[in-house]
Amino acid sequence: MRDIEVKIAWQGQSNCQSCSIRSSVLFSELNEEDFSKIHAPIDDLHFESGATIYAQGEHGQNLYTLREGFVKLLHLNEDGTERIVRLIKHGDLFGMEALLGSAHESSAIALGRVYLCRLPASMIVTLGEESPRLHRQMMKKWGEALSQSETWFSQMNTGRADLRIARFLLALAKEHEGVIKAPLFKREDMGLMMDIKLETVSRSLASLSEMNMVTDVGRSFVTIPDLEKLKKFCQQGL
Amino acid sequence: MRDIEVKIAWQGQSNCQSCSIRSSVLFSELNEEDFSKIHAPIDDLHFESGATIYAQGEHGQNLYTLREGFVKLLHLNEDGTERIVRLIKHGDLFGMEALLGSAHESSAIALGRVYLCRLPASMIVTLGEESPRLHRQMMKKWGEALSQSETWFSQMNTGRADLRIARFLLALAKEHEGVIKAPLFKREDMGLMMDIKLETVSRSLASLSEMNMVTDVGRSFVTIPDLEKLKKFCQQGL
DNA sequence: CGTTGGTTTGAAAGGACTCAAGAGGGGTGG
DNA sequence: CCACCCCTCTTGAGTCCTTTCAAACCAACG
Repeated sequence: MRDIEVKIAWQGQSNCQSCSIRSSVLFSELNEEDFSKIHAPIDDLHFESGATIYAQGEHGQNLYTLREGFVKLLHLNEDGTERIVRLIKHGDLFGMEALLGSAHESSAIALGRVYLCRLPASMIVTLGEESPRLHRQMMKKWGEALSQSETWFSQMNTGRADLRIARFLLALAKEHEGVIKAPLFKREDMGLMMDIKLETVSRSLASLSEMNMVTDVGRSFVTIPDLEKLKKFCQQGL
Repeated sequence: MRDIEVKIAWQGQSNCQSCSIRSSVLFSELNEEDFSKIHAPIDDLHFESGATIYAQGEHGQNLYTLREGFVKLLHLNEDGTERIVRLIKHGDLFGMEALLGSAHESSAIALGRVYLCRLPASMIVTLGEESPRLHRQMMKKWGEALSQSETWFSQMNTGRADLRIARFLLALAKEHEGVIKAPLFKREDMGLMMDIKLETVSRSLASLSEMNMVTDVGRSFVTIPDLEKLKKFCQQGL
């Protein structure tokens, strides 16, 4: 119990109308009238690295919008093996099983420090039935989740290990202070995303680095000197 | 063009209220009032093996409910590699990207002879905004699709090849005339589902057969003499 | 300065892939 | 009705890649 308390912190209640990432999230299309229907509290939360936001098998009452950081959805199979089935990024909605009243299919765990909004499922359900705008928006979010999951799966689980890593870096690359960087996670987590062992992740990164596809391989970042070169590598696998 | 004509056949218009699989599909919760709102035609179609129901990149106007057979969702990556991202089964709804007006993320291709219903997306959208029952039902279908995709992915893409095949068989096993059988597909397709080469699929099936996990390995079916034994094998990987 | 958790690296073993040849089955045309 | 062809599936041998097990390394932290 104490463990949870240190890992989660309440940041206050959200004011969605003035939210900085509103344009990319669930409420982007809502108008004043719709907002007036929101009575349940939307909480603004903060989790430490490694904290469990919800666990597989739980019947959650909430869904979540990620404001900052990364979250992994970890699925435990019956035979004891684990896989990361989706990587939640800034602006993504997750935990949508709560809308259906069904148990969570996977555990949501913070990768690094994480800030998110917690929305009561009941509110979203009723609002969705009353507001065509939110209805549309929810369809869209479901669709995005599905498409992300399938593209992710299709890209990160095909071919040789170094190609998987390269595609992974490409998918997550972002310009940051003039240089293009991609985030890295614990090698074990990266392995769980692509179904390779952590040693292989490490070796693949080393070999990409030798080929000058990436530089400054660190614990949580790499820089990509030439994005086009990396793209070509992904496609041709030279 | 002629190629398409022989592979697709119109079976007439559907009467959803008396549909034999209505309980498992999109309209299961609708009442008389909702049905009265359905004006657009729902067609009953038939595709031959290998026919493309829709292609990746197309902006479809319809979604589909599978009545009989299997459909593969084949995703072509930018680098030319392909993966089967989902296997559509009896009662499943697919092609939901049409609801969002976005392009199909993958091609839908008939695996064997297939019977399905074609629903105009526009109808579902308006109906969904008017009927809370259909709204709920659609959420549920999206959720099912996502959960299927993720479980599928997590199960069929982890561990040794023979274990993947075993899990695959387990997931598709059904009692048929007293014996438990599982459908098989072309070895290449099975390979695309689990990211293994077709030769490896063949070898794995042979090795499962040697261990008496399965018998009568044929082109399109295997029989499973002892379901519990197969389950144990999946979990322990002895 | 030793401990701890995570990362890298090495060597050997095992699994999957490639290429290639052969076998089976269904359909077609003589 | 049979011979033939084509497509698919199986099987074999060698190579390449990934895993496994182990040890060394590194940075953060008390």
